[in-house]
Amino acid sequence: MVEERRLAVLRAIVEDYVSTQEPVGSKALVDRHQLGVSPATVRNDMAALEEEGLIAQPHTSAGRVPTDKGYRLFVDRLSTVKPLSAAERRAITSLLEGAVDLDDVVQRSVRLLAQLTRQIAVVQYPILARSTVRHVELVPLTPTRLLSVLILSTGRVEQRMIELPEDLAEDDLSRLRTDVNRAVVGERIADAADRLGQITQESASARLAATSVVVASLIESMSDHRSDERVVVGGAANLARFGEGYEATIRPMLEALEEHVVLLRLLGEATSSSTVTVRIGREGPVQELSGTSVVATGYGPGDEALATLGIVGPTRMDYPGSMAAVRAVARYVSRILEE
Amino acid sequence: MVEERRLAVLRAIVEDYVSTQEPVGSKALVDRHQLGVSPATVRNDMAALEEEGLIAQPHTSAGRVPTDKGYRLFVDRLSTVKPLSAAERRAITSLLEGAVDLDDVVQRSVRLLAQLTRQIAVVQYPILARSTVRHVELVPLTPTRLLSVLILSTGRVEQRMIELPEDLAEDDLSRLRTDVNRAVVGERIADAADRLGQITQESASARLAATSVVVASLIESMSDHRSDERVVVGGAANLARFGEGYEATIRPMLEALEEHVVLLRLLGEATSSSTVTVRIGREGPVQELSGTSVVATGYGPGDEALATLGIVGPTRMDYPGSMAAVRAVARYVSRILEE
DNA sequence: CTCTGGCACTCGTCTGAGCCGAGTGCCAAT
DNA sequence: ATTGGCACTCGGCTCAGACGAGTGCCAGAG
Repeated sequence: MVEERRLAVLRAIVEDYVSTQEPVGSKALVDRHQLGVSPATVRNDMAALEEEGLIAQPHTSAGRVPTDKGYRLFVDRLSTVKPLSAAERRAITSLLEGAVDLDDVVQRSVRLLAQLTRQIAVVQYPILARSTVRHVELVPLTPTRLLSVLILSTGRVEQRMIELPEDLAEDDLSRLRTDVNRAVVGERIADAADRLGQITQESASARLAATSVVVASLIESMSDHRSDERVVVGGAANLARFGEGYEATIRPMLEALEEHVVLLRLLGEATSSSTVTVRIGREGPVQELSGTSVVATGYGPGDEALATLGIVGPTRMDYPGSMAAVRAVARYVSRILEE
Repeated sequence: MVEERRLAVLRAIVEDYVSTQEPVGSKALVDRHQLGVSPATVRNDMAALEEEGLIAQPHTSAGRVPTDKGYRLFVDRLSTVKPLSAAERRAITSLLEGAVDLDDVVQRSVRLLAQLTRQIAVVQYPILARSTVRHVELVPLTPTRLLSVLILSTGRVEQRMIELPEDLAEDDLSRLRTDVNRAVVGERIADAADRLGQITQESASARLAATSVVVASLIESMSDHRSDERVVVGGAANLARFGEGYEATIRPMLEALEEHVVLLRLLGEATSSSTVTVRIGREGPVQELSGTSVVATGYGPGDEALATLGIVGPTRMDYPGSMAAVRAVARYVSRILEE
């Protein structure tokens, strides 16, 4: 009974603090929420909540502010799922439907997320290793130089320049092209690399010195984890909206946004696409960003997570709203990728 | 004589203000520079400079600060070219030499510029319209869906998804592929679009309903100016280094950095690759960014400017240094693109 | 045992006065 | 044209005091 009301008080504190950005006092609380008790009672509850480390006061004569632990509890047990408004749903579908290629999908998703949550949005490109090969194209640029184009099931395209040790006739090239495609089309990247290895021994084009160079280059671009780290950021301007007390965060945040490796650590491992992960304040991996939270989820066709996407904002954020937006965008993107 | 000393005073003021970030007074000036005159004299000169609108005082009892007009004069007539240090030259060559493809070149240039100038760096991708077509590839994904891949002479690759109105057999597809390539390979983009138009009437694959859809899509992606607007930004974290008085600039700056269109307007039209353009404060096109300057130049093989690259920073920046860095990077990038 | 009204207390913020000092402008002298 | 001297201005800092939001605690009622 009492315990229940205390949690209601915590919820009210979180909600008020998120919307006003100011420490909330007992008086304001009973005014704005129908708690059915007096300020004094609320004060007692607050004292108890503070005892448990769920809220804190910035200074003695100020109202209370949720702690990381308080937000944690709120997110885990108190927040009710907030359905997106019709307008928001419409915005999602209409914006994502116009996408013409993978780059565009990613681009638009980022914008969308930033717009919906008014936070900083981060979207990772589908991970290379989990895609299958759709097609390999070899384009002669000069007699001794090729451009290899690797097209994946996700629509992702990897290109690479190849220097040949010798001239390569059109005939030989097309034979090589056929061999390569026969070997890898439809395979998962990891398997494809193995398959390619066999070409150098078996196939018709094997005699060519050029073959091994081309194959080596393809294998390299398949196992190139540099490109796995591709992420796109949007809504950085929302950083300026973080509000007071976040001046010191701007610098490290901007730095993190430029360092894709850091950003990926921040997003966290892609989990199944059906769960939304929330990391609050110090739970995150970056010291300097202790005042920020991350809401992220995996996405991809089926339940398998091809990559991660999410938002970053001040711990004092609208968690239910952000979680709903992140989940919704992830679903739509996944659906689009399925096609 | 007198006029000459006044300009020396202006130069001294600009240099001191840039390095200390604080209004500079007459006393400090004679201490730090060998002007050979007394503070009182300098004060008279300052009064004259202020009369001409070259410097101003933030408030009555403060030192002087250069105005936009003052910086302008400094840049045009007073700044001596500052050669890059050996270490900087080395940094440029070593960093840019490792680049593997166009994306990588652009990426690395941005980083480099940001690092060298400690400002925000912006690099535009080579403009589509000025490149020639190297190859067009059509990859079937499903019976009614194609991926078109357009490979340009600059190494740039444009992809696009195409929905077909009807199934397309492998035979028809390869005929179409051949026709398209025969028509456009080697052509400049603008001409290529025209050539494609003829296919629908003349070529062997013309009967197919799919042909017109594919051709239309290709033409669209060739004349798609959306992709001309591709720019990459780096060193956004340097925004936090702008210092006091720039808090209000952070927001509009971040917004501009996300809006590629705005960014391009900011950079300005690509001029010949041999001149470095400087736009100071209100000379720029964006109202909100009145406190910032842009140092930019064109780049590309030969003297023809394929695109623009440059840096954005507070008006109170090290112009000679920035100009040197921008010029140097542009030269190296141009050289790399020539290959 | 829970809730409530009352009350003293704390402490951060806001305001205004006063001081300090950097820097100026002007003037008379060289 | 240059210089030293001097009065003046004005922003920034510090300090004290008033204000008020919000608390903690307590005694009394249900």
